[in-house]
Parts: sequence; structure tokens; C-alpha cells
Amino acid sequence: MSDAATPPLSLDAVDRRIIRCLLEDATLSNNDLAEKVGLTAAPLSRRLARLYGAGVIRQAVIVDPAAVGLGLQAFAEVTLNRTAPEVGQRFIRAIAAMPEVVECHTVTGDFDFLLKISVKDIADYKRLIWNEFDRLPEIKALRSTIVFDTPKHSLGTLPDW
Amino acid sequence: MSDAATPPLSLDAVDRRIIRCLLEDATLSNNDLAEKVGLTAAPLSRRLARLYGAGVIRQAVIVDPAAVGLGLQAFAEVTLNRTAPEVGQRFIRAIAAMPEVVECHTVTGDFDFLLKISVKDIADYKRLIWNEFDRLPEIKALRSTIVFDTPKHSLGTLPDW
DNA sequence: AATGAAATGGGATAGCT
DNA sequence: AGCTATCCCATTTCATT
Repeated sequence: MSDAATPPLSLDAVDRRIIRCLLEDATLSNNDLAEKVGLTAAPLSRRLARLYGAGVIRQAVIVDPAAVGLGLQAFAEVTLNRTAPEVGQRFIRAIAAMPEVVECHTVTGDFDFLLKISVKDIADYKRLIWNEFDRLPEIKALRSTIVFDTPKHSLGTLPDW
Repeated sequence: MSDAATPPLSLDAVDRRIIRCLLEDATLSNNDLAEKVGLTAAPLSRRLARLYGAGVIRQAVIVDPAAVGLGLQAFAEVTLNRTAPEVGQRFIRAIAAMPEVVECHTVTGDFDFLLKISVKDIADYKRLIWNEFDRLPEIKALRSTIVFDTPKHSLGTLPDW
């Protein structure tokens, strides 16, 4: 049930500074990063290996949706007919196969799932909802929220401590 | 108003394969990546430089929220008193200063903003809503949706083409 | 015009103090 | 943790198709 099967790795102030700096600029060389956090390259390299190894951080490549022809983002609030484990699992498997569904969250509240969707345009979105989603019998209700704009997007997550 | 001040860079099949491979594994060396897409290192290096330079892709470091003590994710649907430009801008500036607010989307529908929030626990969330958000007079309504689980999270966005 | 081959320069990491 | 040395990777130049 829990996602965190990871043993709680302890992070000291230096580790946190490393993570901070990498969030600000993931392209930093190890030498520059070492200087920024007041270390030399060798110990930094070990700390990085530890952080990557433990899954605390990981490298990623972020694609600009618009640049690859994905001009429309939307959120879909989905309610299932029943939230029985089996029904939920079937739904999850179905949306896992849909590349347009970028995120799927199980949530509290008035609906069961919050999906983030990325498509080409409105026509593409209609196709997705009308053709793809309507083929899933477990869906009772779906409410769409179209994204105008994303004024803040701070991948990754990292409060003050 | 538009985010895409970028001239529409044309991407051929090889570019798309490169992006695909990097999304699957951002830690690939250029040699391995070149082999995967049927190229040698030199032309691959140029294509990468072009893609990074144009902002089509960018490197990032993703932090595991749980590993840094952020055990609770939530979405907050925010309605403002007025959605006049000035009011909206003030709100955006305010949430931009809150590290707990990881994403902010301007949206259509029953509310004006959809925020993604990452905090330590429920107590921390209460503090954020009661102490921080209640200090913003432009907020008319706020509805919270707590995340149980995230069964799909495909950074980054990339449909079939 | 874009690719492949080779060489060079730089950064990352392992061993030692 | 720092220093040093080695190795590997990335990039640039050049020849080629």
C-alpha cells in the first residue's frame, strides 16, 4: 500500500543544499556543484551516488509539450461506478495504456481519480473523451477542466525545511 | 499571453526517437543513446544540442517527495473574488513565493486556479490553508482534494504521434 | 546537407593521504 | 573530506556520401 518501501535515508544540511542546487539547475557540472555547496568533487560524487542510489533524486528529461505538438492540457475528475479494488485496478490499467494520460491520482472528495491529460488540441481531446473513455464501463462521471496557462511549475517539489 | 514564443522547430523521426528514449531513461550515455536510435555519437550530439538549445527538452532532477519528508500531496481548487488581471496577478505572485505550491494552473470551469501542493503531513497542510492562504484577501473559495496515491506519473508528457 | 570516424579536451570517479 | 591520477564520455574537426 505504501509507496515508501525505501528505508528512511537521513539527509544532512549538505545533502539538502545539493538537492536544492540541482533543482535550480540540473545541468550543473559536479565541479560547479561542489563549489556551490562548499565541497570538492570527490566527496560530492559519493554523496550524489548515495542520493541517486537511494532514489531520493533521479535524473529526468522534461519535454516542452507545445514543442512536440501538444497544445492542450486538461484535468479530468473521474468518478467510478464502484470504488471496489477490482474496479479501480481495471480503470488504472486502462488509463496506464493511454499515453495522453500523463498523471493519475487517487483522491479523496467528490470524485475518485484526478487525471492530467496532454493532447494536441480540443478536437483531440474530444476524441479521447468520446472514443476512448466512453469505452470504459466503470466510469460513472467525468468532469473536464481545461488548462489555460501554468504560471508556476516547480519540478521538483521542495519546501523550505 | 502565449507561452510559445519559440519558433516551431521541426522534428523528424529520429528526433522523436531520441526524445522517447530519453524519457524512458534520462541517464543514458550519448553513446548508448546513439546506438539506440541508429546513429553515431557525433550527429547525435548535434541533435541533442539543437533540442536542448531550442527548449524542446531540458534536463531536470526529480525529488522523491516522501524521501525528503513530504508525505502529503493535495490539489486545491481556488476561486478568486474577481478574475481581473490585477487580482489574478497578485494571487500568482503570492503563491509563487510559497514553496509548498508546486504547480499553479489557470483553468476553465467552476474555479479559477488549480494548485498542486506538497507538504509534510495533514497538520502542515492545515497550517498552510489556515495561516498562509487565509492571508490572501482575493480568495473567495478553496476546495481541497487530498491525494491518496499516484498510480501513474509519466514525466514527461509524450503521446504516440 | 547530414553522417561517420578519429582525436582532443573535460569531467567524473576511485585510491590514497 | 581533500588531493591526485586515471578513465570514460562528450564534443569538435575533418573527410565522405
